[in-house]
Amino acid sequence: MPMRAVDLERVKALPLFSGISDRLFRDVTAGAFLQRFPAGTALLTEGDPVDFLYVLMNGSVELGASWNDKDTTLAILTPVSIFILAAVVLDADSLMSARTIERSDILMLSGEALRRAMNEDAVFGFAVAQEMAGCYRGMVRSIKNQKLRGGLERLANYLLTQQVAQGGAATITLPHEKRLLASLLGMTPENLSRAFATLADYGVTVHGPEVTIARPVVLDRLAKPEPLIDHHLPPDLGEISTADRERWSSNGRTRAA
Amino acid sequence: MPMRAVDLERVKALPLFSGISDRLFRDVTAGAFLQRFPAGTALLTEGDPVDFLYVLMNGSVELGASWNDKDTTLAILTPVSIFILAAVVLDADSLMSARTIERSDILMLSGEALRRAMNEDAVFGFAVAQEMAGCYRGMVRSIKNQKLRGGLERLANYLLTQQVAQGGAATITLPHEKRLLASLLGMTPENLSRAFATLADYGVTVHGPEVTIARPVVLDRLAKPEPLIDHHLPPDLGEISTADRERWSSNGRTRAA
DNA sequence: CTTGCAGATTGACATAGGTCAAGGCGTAAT
DNA sequence: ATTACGCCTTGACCTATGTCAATCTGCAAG
Repeated sequence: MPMRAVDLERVKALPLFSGISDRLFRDVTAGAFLQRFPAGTALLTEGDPVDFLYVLMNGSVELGASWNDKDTTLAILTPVSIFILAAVVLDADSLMSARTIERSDILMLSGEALRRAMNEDAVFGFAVAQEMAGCYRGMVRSIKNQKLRGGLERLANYLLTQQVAQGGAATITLPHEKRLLASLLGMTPENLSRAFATLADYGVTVHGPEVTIARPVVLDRLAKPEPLIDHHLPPDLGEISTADRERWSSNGRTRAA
Repeated sequence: MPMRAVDLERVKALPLFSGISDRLFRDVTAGAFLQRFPAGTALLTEGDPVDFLYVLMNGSVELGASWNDKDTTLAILTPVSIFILAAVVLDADSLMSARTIERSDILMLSGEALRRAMNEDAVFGFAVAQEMAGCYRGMVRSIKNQKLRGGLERLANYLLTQQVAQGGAATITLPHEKRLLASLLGMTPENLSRAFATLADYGVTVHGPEVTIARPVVLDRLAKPEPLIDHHLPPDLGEISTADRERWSSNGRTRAA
C-alpha cells in the first residue's frame, strides 16, 4: 500500500517524533511501508524477533500474552499508537503477541534505522527515553490495578475512566466486546457479567454496549479512583501541555486496565 | 557522607553510564551526595515529586504501592541498582513508594542534571532509553506472572529463579522475610505458608529461610518456567554479553516476582 | 534463665473468582 | 422468514485465596 503524505504527517505529530529534524525523519521513514490487515490477524507472537516498529494508523490492535493454555490481554491500542518500541530499542524478542481486532492499517518502520537515529540524535534519543518511561509507568499502573483491586473495583474504575475519556456524559459506549474487556480487566467473561449485575446496585445499567451511570457519586465511592493508578485524560487533549504529560502505553491514547 | 572514588567507579560500571564521557559523568555526579539510612526508612512516598535519581550502593530497598488500605511490593532492589528513573526522565511524581529494608547507602544524583545530559549526549540518551526499555519489559513480565499464574505457580517459579541466581545448588536461602516475599508474589503470608506446605509434595522442604529442592524435575513440571516471563540469569554475569542483555528492573539484579 | 515480641504457621471459616453447562439474544447468511 | 452462529448471560458448583484467631518458634532484652 502506498505511503501517503497525510499518513506521514500523522506519524510526525506523535510525541516520539515531534522534535525530530526533517532529515532524520526521512531517514527513519525511508524503508517504511504501510500495510492493511484483516480482523484477527496475528501480527506478532510472543518470542518473535522484532525487526520493525509498528504504528497503528487505523483500526485497533490487542497486545496479549499467554502461558500454559491461559491467555490475557495486556493492552488495547487505538490510532495513532506505536507498539513494541521496547523490543526495538533493545533489539530483543517480543514479550507480547499482537493481533488486529478489526481491519487495520499499520505502518512499519525499520528498527535498525530507528536505533541508528537514536544513537546519532540526542533529542530523538531523549524522546525515545521519555516514550519508554511513559510505557513503563503505564505498566506500573496496570500492576497496581491488578494487585491491589478486586474485579468489581477494576470494572468500576474502568467505567469512570471511560466516562471521562468519552466526554463525561452519563451514558458511555463500551469500545470493545465484553469478552475482550474481561480479558483486559483480568477476569472471565462470566465474572464480568456478574460484576455488571452487581453494579446495578450502584446505579449502573447496561443495554448491550451502552452503559449508563445514573449515580456517579455512588459509583465513585465504590471505585475510589486514584490518579496514581488511573489516568483520567479528557478527550480534548489539545488543551494538555504535551511536554510534561506522561506518555501512556504507546502514546497516551491506549485504553488499558 | 563523603563520596568516595570507589563508589563512583561502581556507579560508572552500570550499563546506564558505561558509554558516557568522563566530562559528562563529572557533570552528572557533580551535585551528588551519598547518604546512609537506617532500616525501614521511607525514602519516597507515592505521589511525591522526584528531584533525584537514586542509586542503591549497599543494603536493600523495597518499591511498593498502596490503595485503599491494601499495599503490595512491586520490586526488591539489591546493590548496585538505580531506581525511579522513569519519574526523573519525565520530571513527574513517583508512582511508587520506596523504603529501605535494611540499613542502606544511597547515592542521589540531580534529576535536572541528568535530563540535561540526556538532551545533550545522544549515546547517554540511548543508554537511558535502553534502561527504560528494560524496566518496561520487567514490568511486562511481572504482569504476565501475576495475571496468568496462580500463587503456587508463582512461588515455584520464584524458587527456580532463585536457585539459578544463587548458583544452582539444591539448597537456597530466601533473601527476605517471608512476609515480604508474600507481598512480592501477590499473596498473604498465610497463603505463602500453605503454598510452601503444598510444595512438600513436589520435593521442596523448608527450614526457616533454607529451602531445599530435592526433585528439580518435578518442581519444574509444576512451575513450567518460561523465558518470556522469568529471567534465569546465572550469578556470573561477567560471562553475559552486556550489549543485548535485557536490562531488568533497574539494572539486571532486581529480585522480582 | 526468663520474658517478650515479631514473624511464621495452622485451622476454621468466608469470600472472590473460575468452571461447566444450559439457555437467551441478536445478527448475518441462506 | 429461517437458520446458524457467536456472544452474552445465568445458575450450580468448585477451587483459590483472603480473614481471623490461636499457637508456635526463635531471638533478643532484661
